Amino acid sequence: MGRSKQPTIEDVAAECGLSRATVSRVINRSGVVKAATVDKVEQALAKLGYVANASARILSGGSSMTLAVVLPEIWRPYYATLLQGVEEAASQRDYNVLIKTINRRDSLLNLVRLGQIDGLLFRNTLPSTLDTALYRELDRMDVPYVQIGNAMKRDSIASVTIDNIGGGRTMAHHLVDRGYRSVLFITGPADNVDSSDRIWGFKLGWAERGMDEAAIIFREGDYSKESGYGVAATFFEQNDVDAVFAVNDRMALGVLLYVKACGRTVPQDVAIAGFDDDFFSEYLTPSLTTVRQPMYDMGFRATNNLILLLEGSPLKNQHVILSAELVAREST
Amino acid sequence: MGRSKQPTIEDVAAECGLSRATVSRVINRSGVVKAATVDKVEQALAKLGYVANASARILSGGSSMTLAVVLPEIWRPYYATLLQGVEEAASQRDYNVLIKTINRRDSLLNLVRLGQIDGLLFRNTLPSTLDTALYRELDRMDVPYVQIGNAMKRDSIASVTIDNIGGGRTMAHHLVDRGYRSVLFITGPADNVDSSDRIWGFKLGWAERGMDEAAIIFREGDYSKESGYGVAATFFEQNDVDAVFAVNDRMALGVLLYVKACGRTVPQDVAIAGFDDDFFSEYLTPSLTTVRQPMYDMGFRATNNLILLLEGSPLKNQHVILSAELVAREST
DNA sequence: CTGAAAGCGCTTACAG
DNA sequence: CTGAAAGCGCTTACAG
Repeated sequence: MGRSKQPTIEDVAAECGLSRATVSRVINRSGVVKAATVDKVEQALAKLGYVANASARILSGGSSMTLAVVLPEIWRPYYATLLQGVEEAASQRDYNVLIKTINRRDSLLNLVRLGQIDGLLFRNTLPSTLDTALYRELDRMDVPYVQIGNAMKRDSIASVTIDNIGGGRTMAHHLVDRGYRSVLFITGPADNVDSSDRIWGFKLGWAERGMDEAAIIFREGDYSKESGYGVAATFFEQNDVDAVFAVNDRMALGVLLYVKACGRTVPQDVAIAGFDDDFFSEYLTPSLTTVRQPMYDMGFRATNNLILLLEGSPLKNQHVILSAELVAREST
Repeated sequence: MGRSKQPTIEDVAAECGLSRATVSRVINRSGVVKAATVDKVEQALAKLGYVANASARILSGGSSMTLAVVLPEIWRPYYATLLQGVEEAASQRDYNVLIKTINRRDSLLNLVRLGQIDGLLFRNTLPSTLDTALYRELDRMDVPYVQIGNAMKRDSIASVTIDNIGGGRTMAHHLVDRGYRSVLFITGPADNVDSSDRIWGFKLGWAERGMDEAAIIFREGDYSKESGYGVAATFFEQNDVDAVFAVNDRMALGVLLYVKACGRTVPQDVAIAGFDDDFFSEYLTPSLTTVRQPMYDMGFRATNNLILLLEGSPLKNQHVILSAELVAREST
């Protein structure tokens, strides 16, 4: 059962009485081949169950049919879901996917240099100088890549992001509509694009409902649960507010923990909302109102776009913006 | 800055006045080479910053330096954390990692056949006939692999599992010690090894505390939240019990949801415990008592063992069993 | 539109 | 202990 050797391009050529060169051309749709010949080759290909030897192909300058995804880390559901989208989009088009965490930049570059990788998907965290150096290097090597989230909005780079502005705006509407008139807004680090877009959208939505911007009090966090807790602790010591909106769910969780520890009830005493629809958000008591990020779709779309890029198709949507949906739950 | 071409083995040979064959031997520690020669080659290697071209190496029968991890899915924190362990262990030894979800078996087999992959890591779900067919195929191709969890305990296959028996046993002790005398035990599917080991351990621990096995009532679930909810709903309609122990946290969550919906309080009216220490477990109200699975360590250890296998080192711990720790929280 | 041939960068018998 | 040479399976100018 099952032949012991994989057929090579030589076998296929013999099968249909043509040369390796011609077979190679039809496999790669390169050069011009007579239609009748294409048919003949395709039949032989199917009959033998030919699968190209990736190493040989790469070595002679062909495509590796593998993509690399670069992530800050893997274990967070946020990234894992994204990865799942990437994996499925890649599989559908017969691409393999290699994972790299961001700190392995040197090995990444080597992979590209040696043609082991056709293209890259990036989910960067914070815009660091390291990142821009890496991008410059990649540009120089002329390898296609797509950014996921946090795009730099350069025309030369394709990206897939969520509509952070729209998400912030919807949240503002929601809070006003539920009757909250003052809010503590916990941001991410000052230079973070996601965070500043959400701030921007929130202010917009708040103004659209005829509210005064002075009723929004901004404090900075670092996306961690601990920072949410800390900011809340310092803030509520001296001040009070109708609602808290944290720019991600982990910080919102920190706030919730603090508020409950004080014996106050949510949302009666203070409402709390987050952003991301993190894995735990639905199961908190009270369940957390948030904005859902379509991570799977982002991974899927980004991968599809990368493949289009690789295949030389003109990319219509260089910058894709996926809408973020409000998920209203018990905490507001 | 940075030479434009990667140095080849030819360059290294030229640099130290030796042949490609000799350089190759020292790189791969194969064959016998004079110590002085080794030194010379290693200096040239370092000086030029040589990195082997993986494709060329694979094509000529060498190692690909890449490992594949096969998972049922990626997005669950459980698998994602495991993956993180795999990635880090692999990186440390300069291996790349390729992800495959279980349903891509054909492409997986091709990868192996073409030498694209040196070894495999498996986290299988349920023992299906498909799986055993796959294993047979792999054995025939003589490619090393390590199983994670759910081991088949064949001597020929290396594995890393957690101590399911110990985990079940500790949980029994815990429940008895907290004063619970009767328990609804929600199992996984009947043929699931993890589940049956936990049952076994629980019975053992229960007996060790002098309790009667008749006070344990078994019901079968399928690991989903919904099945936990459903089993609880049917059970509590007619019966009652001091505590519920579900064989994973998702089912325990389902039970919690049902019990809360009935207006009963946990743990005063019924105690609830799970297994896994899933991502959400800590944040539930009440927080869930459970047994923690060291997923990261499992991935890390399994990968290390696979690499040992690949390098021909005799594997001392063919079957590694990692201990599972009780995490006592508010729900018991 | 098709084929013969060189070449990609390694590894590994085979000699010596 | 070391080197010359063949070969892995492709792709791609170069001819025709």
